[in-house]
Amino acid sequence: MYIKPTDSELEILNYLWQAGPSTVRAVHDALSATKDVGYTTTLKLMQIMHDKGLLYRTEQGRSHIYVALLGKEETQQNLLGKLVETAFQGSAAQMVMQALGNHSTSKQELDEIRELLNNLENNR
Amino acid sequence: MYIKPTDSELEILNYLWQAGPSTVRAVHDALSATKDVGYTTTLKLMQIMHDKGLLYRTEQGRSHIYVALLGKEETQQNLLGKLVETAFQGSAAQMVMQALGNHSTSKQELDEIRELLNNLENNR
DNA sequence: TTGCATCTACGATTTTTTTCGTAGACATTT
DNA sequence: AAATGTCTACGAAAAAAATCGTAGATGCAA
Repeated sequence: MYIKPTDSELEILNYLWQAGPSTVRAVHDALSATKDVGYTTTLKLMQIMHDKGLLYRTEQGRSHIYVALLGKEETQQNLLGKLVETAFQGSAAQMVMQALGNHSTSKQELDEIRELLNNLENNR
Repeated sequence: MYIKPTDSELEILNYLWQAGPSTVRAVHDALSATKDVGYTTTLKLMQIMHDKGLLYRTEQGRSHIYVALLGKEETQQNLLGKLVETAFQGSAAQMVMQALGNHSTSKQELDEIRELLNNLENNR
């Protein structure tokens, strides 16, 4: 069964998705650039995530290298699905409209979305 | 400053947005249809939400009538914005693509989205 | 080889969220 | 009026998340 990562866990996952296999030190340094948090807090969080099965780790000399076990897209999908369900009564379209209406999106991005729409309708 | 409702709070807000001003009893009856939870739990949650300023309430004889103080769209906007930020690196377009690609969306909904896209580009 | 830096492990604490029991007030039914 | 049901208030506890201190191991530098 799928385990929903907490907000803090998601921050760590984000870093790992972007940076690949990393030490606690690397993760912590990155997080603490924007957030005031102690090293052992990050360490503990990652240990817990490892216990939960969210991270895989391997020993590298004296320290550990951690890898995300949840895929990025898979996780995005889950979080998004949950939000659509709980906050948008299950209507993805409703959600999309809100998102597009209120965030600034470039012409190119809009075009990409349009193309996606076309493909979706053709394969219906 | 904006207060992010928890998942349980969001369930209650959803009911209130849909049903309008309601008693704890009404909210609880609705929630307990899909969730196993005691009456006093719902009551306490709503009291806490009142304390936090998420709900307004007025006495009605022996009971209270509660009203959501957060707007539905405003809240959707906030939750969505946070998700885009934390899980999609700030790219709404990225998020939209995922949403459309993986949820089933009707032709009519797709058309509405397309129209929205057109409007957005014209008003650029 | 002694001291300093850097790991992990572990436990404990704090904070937040969720849950519910009990008691007292008031209304309704018998 | 007595019993029953339905409110709210309140406190407390359980559960989940987040935070951090301390200790012990190991590597590196002086």
